[in-house]
Amino acid sequence: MARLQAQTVETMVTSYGLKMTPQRRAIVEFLQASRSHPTADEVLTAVNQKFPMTSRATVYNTLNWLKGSGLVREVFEAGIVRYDPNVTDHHHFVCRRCGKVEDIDSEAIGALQFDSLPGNPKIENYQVTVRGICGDCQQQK
Amino acid sequence: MARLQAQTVETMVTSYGLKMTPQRRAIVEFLQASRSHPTADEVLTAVNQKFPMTSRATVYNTLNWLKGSGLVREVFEAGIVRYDPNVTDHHHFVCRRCGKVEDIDSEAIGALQFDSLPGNPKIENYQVTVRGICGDCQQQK
DNA sequence: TTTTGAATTTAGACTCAATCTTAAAATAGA
DNA sequence: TCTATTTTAAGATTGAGTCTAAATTCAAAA
Repeated sequence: MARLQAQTVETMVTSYGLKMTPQRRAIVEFLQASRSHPTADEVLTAVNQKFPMTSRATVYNTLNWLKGSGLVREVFEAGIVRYDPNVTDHHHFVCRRCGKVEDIDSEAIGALQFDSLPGNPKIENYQVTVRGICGDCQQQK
Repeated sequence: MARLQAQTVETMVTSYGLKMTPQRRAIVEFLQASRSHPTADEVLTAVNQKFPMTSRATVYNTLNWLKGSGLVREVFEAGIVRYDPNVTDHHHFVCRRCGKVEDIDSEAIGALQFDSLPGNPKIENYQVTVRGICGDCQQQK
């Protein structure tokens, strides 16, 4: 599963005429290592472990740039905005009880058939959000 | 396509021990008539045409109650929260250029096959978000 | 119809995520 | 190393959404 790559970011940053900084590197590394879907605040807290003075603005600037470049995805569930460093085509499962968001490989759901959508739009991609109760919550009853 | 019904709301409101008020009625009627996906602010503005003093709190209280009762759905796209009075199982198309959100009947997309999802969750429902360029935006180039 | 108590409304204060501003600091290239 | 440019930090600002308290409205019962 192709996730956010530090190398990709370094290359893109310079090709966009931007500069690579320790803060950006720390943000990217944290996202890259993350197996969950952190919020902006969780990113800020984590990055401040390494760079105690990193400001909120820097985190948001970087996240927004990564988002605009398609290197992370924004996930909104239950009023909370999260960031998903998984760049591969994939879907999400959301637990109605604990709110957890988990990735679903695109192979786990067969390719969708679109007959003809109203207004004949040009389809670029699609994303499935599956809702229910996760395994953990089922056992805790 | 089954949309939010004023009658349903009147019945539910009383069965929940709640009271039906002109403000709630106006909010429901606006949503019911709406063919798009209005924001909370658009609802507030519209309802104030009829009841000039309707407060933001009332609109949010009502929207949250409708949402909790499954009578409207919350749609988040491009940082904007919208409300969808369409209660039927259906999907969404989002235009990457103009941001418009359009309904897609569930029949337009065949039923999905879920082999086995990680963690064996209990699946309750799923929703597809299709992204691309809408017909209008394709012509305007 | 009137009374009565609970639910609801309003207006504005409040909260919190996210953005903006500006001076100071850091970066990449020459 | 030097310099122009970008980026950063800190705090101010914005704006969506929630909360509060006092006044009002609803509907069930008398």
